[in-house]
Amino acid sequence: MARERYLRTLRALAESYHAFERYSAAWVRVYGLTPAQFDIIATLGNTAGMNFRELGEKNLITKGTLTGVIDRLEARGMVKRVASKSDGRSTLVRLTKKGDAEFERVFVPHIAYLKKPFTALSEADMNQLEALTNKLTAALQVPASEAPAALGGRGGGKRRKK
Amino acid sequence: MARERYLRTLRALAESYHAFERYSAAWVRVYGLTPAQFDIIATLGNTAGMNFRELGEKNLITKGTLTGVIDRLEARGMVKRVASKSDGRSTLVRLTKKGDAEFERVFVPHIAYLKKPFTALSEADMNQLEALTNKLTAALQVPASEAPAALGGRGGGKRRKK
DNA sequence: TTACGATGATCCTAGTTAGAACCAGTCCGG
DNA sequence: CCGGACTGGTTCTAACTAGGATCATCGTAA
Repeated sequence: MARERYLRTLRALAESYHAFERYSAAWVRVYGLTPAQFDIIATLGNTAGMNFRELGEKNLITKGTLTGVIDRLEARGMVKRVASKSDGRSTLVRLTKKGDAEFERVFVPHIAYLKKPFTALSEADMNQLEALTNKLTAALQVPASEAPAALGGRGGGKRRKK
Repeated sequence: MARERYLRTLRALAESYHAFERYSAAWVRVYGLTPAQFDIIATLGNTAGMNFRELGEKNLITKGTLTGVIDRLEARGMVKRVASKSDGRSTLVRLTKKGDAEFERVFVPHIAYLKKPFTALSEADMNQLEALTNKLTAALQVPASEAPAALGGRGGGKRRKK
């Protein structure tokens, strides 16, 4: 077991992230939603809808995953797909009336619930934490030259023979 | 969209975590392993083996998930299950010879690869980041009283009627 | 010793996840 | 206006994921 200094930091980072997911997911599930579904509804609330690309970026999930999540939300009548008028490739996702009601029912109390643990952090703490994680995030952006073959460009990467 | 202060911090935290996963996974995949499999092998390297509970805690994954991951590693001849002598319920997971070779092949270079982005952080930065994430993690430990029914105790939570 | 609660692992289900191949629509240079 | 590169979404596959039910074993207290 390499006693690298950074492993401890990494561990702490991962733990806090997992703890948060757990904390949030427990209640989200009580609402009858999965975490991914909740995130989508939360993102779409009070908007005129947005396309898959945007939705994926805001929720940090890839388009392939997103299709399935939206499928299930659509099947439950929470969202609907609307063809974009300006771009024939693009599909907008919008909350339905039911989805909006769900947003109202679930979003506000959950945001308040999530806020609680963060009160353990002062304003300065939050600024620090943001600055540090952002610094790390920046350092983790792989230059295409150093990346394994599949990475580097966005949008599906290498196109193999055949 | 509630303009809560903490959401920005949360976003930064999530982004850094995702960026790290992405950064690491890209290379792990090149080794022919999944991230979960890599983590297990890394954890077992240079140990006499450990049981599922321990392995799950160190890797932040639940037992149900772990069974499957170990199944696949075992099928590939990387690890083996050994019944614990001291506890009839417990199973130890150990690296096989092949698994150990894989550990040597993969672990050291990957640790070095992961280290790179962290050099963007100073020693003080890392201390800060640890302190802050640990503080947050602590705040996220749900007291059983406030948790939704399913949580509070570890070990699978509520046991429903029937 | 026996009953009972706790613990270790498995199995099952439903869902999320990423990546790669694919297809259709868009954009741009010639 | 045509061809090729790019972009948006879907589909497919393999794997991970958590949680709950189940089963066997363990530890302990009566």
